[in-house]
Amino acid sequence: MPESSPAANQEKRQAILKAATTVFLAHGFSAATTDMIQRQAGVSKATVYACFPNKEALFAAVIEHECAAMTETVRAIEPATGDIAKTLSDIGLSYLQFLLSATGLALFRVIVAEAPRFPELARHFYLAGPRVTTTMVAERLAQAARRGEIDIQTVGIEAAASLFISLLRGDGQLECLTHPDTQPSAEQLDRRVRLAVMTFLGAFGAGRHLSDA
Amino acid sequence: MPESSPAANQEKRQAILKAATTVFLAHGFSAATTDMIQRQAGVSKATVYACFPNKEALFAAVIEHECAAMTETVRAIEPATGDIAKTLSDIGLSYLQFLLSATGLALFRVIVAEAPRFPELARHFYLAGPRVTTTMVAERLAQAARRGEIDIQTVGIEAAASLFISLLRGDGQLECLTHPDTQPSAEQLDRRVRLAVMTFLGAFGAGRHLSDA
DNA sequence: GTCTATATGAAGATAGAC
DNA sequence: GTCTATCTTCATATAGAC
Repeated sequence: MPESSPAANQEKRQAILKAATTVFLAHGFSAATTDMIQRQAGVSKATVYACFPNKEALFAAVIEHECAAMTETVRAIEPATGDIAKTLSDIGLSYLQFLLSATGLALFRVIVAEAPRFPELARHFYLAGPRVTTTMVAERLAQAARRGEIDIQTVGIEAAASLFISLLRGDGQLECLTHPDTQPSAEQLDRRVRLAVMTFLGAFGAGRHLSDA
Repeated sequence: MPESSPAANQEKRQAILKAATTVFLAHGFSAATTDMIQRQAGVSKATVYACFPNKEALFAAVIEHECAAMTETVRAIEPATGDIAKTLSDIGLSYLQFLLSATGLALFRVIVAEAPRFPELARHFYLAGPRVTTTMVAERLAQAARRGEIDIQTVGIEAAASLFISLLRGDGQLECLTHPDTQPSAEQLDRRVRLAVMTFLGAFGAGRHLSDA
């Protein structure tokens, strides 16, 4: 460590990034102020601008960091090996838990709101979250199709994965977004997952219609 | 007309409301300025504040007006009488056309973004749009169930309607929201509708699986 | 590199003439 | 009721001391 600053610099940078994450996710880009961020981080205004050139760059850094975390969250989902019903239930519950979490909803809110102003960030979000999830589901569906558990030839693997995720999401995300005070219970999540899996296998399952995993 | 003003007053009020709609839907609440609205409406700032007490009230008026228009749009959907596949296709296409229109996307954007600050407006939106649509679909599903075209006893009418709409929406809305420059082609809309109807009837249809309406 | 203090501009809202 | 001009507040960003 040749100079005394880099470590402290990085510490403050992290504090600013964390504070900015809280503030931007809570208020959105325009309504958030650098004063709030500065105060919450416990640094002065000048320090903020020493680490980030301006508000836009700080916002971009926050979103990119959250997108990376989201990708990790999705990738960390390790569905138990078993039949496709069990696999889809596992993935589904984990995904819904993140999607309807405070962070997941706030991130969605701000991305959707600011997409016209920050289109590249919006695309990044799409690739880091929904796209990764669809791909993960698609892989499992492909395995299940090879095993003969499902038949998705009529629609294709990617489309089938997309349909499953759509069933999973249902109106749940919309309800949470438009009812900011309430949060879904564990029972509601479970019910949504069961409904999605049941419907999907009802449409594409090779065997019997129901399987109450 | 006892005084000369009321008519002109209403005219200006309408102009302001129209301009405010454009500006708020394009920029969101915080980034929109009363200057933009004033300029676009061709009136002075004082006139804006003569018609609406403040920016929040103007925003609320815009959203309520758009919600009313949305309800009318949904209610105006008159699916052709026929089998349930045809009915669902008709409703689905009309609904998707609105949902993915520039207005539909912009309204969704701003509502979702501002829900924490205007929770009552967000709930109003939910009731005026998604809720009305689900109810409309549910009515048709109930008829079809009585005719024996579908079997939705395992999930219930409302849940089945919600699932169909979720299939319809798919990732289409998300893609449009995160790719602000692009818009779906008529072929893509048609494909989505067919996919949703096919999947729904695959899961709940009483007869054969396919019906290429 | 970090802070205090401030420059600069803009946004919401109003006062006063017509 | 409508406009012009303005008041006040506050946000982004910077200058200068340590």
